[in-house]
Amino acid sequence: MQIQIYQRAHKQKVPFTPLNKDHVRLYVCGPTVYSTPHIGNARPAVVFDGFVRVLRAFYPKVTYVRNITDVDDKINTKAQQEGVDIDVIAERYTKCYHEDLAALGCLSPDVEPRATEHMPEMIAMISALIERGHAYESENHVCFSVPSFDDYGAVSGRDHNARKAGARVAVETYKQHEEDFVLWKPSTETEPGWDSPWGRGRPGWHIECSAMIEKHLGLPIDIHGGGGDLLFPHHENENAQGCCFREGKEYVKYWMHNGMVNVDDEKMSKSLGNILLVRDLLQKAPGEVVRLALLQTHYRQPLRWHEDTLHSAKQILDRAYRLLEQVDTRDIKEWGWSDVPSEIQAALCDDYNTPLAITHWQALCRALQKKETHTAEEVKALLATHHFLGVGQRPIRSWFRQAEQGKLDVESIEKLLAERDQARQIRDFEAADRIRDQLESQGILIEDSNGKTKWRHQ
RNA sequence: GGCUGGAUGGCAGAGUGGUUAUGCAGCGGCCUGCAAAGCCGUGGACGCCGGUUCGACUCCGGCUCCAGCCUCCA
Repeated sequence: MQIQIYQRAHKQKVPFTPLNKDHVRLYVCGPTVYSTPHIGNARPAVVFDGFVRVLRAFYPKVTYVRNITDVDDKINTKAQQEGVDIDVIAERYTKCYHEDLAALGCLSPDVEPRATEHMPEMIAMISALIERGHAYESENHVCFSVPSFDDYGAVSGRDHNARKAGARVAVETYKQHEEDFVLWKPSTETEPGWDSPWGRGRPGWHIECSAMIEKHLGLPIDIHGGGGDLLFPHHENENAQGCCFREGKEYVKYWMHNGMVNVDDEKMSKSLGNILLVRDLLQKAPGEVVRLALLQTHYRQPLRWHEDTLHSAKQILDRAYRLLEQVDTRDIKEWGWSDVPSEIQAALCDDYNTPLAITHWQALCRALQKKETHTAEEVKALLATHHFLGVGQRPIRSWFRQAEQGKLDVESIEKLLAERDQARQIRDFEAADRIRDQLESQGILIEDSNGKTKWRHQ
């Protein structure tokens, strides 16, 4: 089995061969912490969480770094509005981000560096770029010189003419070339700033990623991931400064970009009022449902979120948990990638084709559902698949009975069920059905099976 | 306007030059006091127009619509 990754630059899938097979290094662009995470923020986190699980199955050591951008003018604006320090804003939304991703079953990255904690590294990298003739100081700014890098445009597939035709913003006076981008910019007294050889200021957008990659992973790295909206200019610029810092050598071997999330075929935007916050979705469904909904679309495709999205994912997981209720997992202590059915392995390796993997997983569930007893191999196959998809991790009882959802307490429910049982015994089905309807109106569903009555939350 | 990507049945969504994707929803059946769950079966699709081909949803071209980006905005 060989992992394949789609490379936009080559417009095809290519085999993944790490720079060092003993240590795979991966960096993913994390959030700018100025607002509550929405489903678009969650998608790359879930996708790369899952993909890293697969990488770990193949390589002895994988280091996954995902940053927190806590220097940004949006944070500054928010802090000013509230009259607080930028740390307050950054801390608040970093906490939100962590909470929401944990609910989605995302494991923590190995390192989660913050821009504010890497000013010396950024300043050192900018200085090196100036020394090597790829950046210049001008009007208290430091700019990267795009003409100094021949391969500019290769990452996003935009040649000079394409970029020039698209440009529509007036060129600032401090730039030597219209495409040059800012590495360091001056701060006013009221803006957050750090001392530097070029005066008190703050970094431009792109430099933090390169500096933090160099520090925590060492350049070059195997995989750099992020949302498709970051392809240009962010990743193009990162690549330019990163390659030039390395004096022309490679910066990133494989780029991976996830598609955007659209709501009812429209982009999420504040003006449309259709921003789907992760925490709002978590009010409607367990985190694994949201996770599965995100993985049901291939990571590179745009994801169409709509009314039935959660319902559909919930049905699949309900089924999976019903199966888990029947499967005896007590004696199964260890399982791993080799226990994952080969067709699911193949799908996950084929440019992380989760929708196909999920289809095969459903087939596996159905096959096991039909059997009275299960072999150790079958149970391992199920548990291993669940781990790599990041589903089926909840205790079964809590899946079907969620305390926070209950309008009725357990005692009342069981009292009503006892009454219903009595009614059924004397064949007073009208009374029995009345109780069932009453429970259903409270979100309690019941199932009579094998002479017993089970109940669960909707 | 430019660049990039997308368009598959009611909905979501893989894949393929000729043969059932799959799930949700629907319909029929088994089971059940009735349901639910489970099982069995079933209808339904490849944006539009051309071209290549014995044959295209799949390859090529044009068009339409949608999305992302177009430099200090993540």
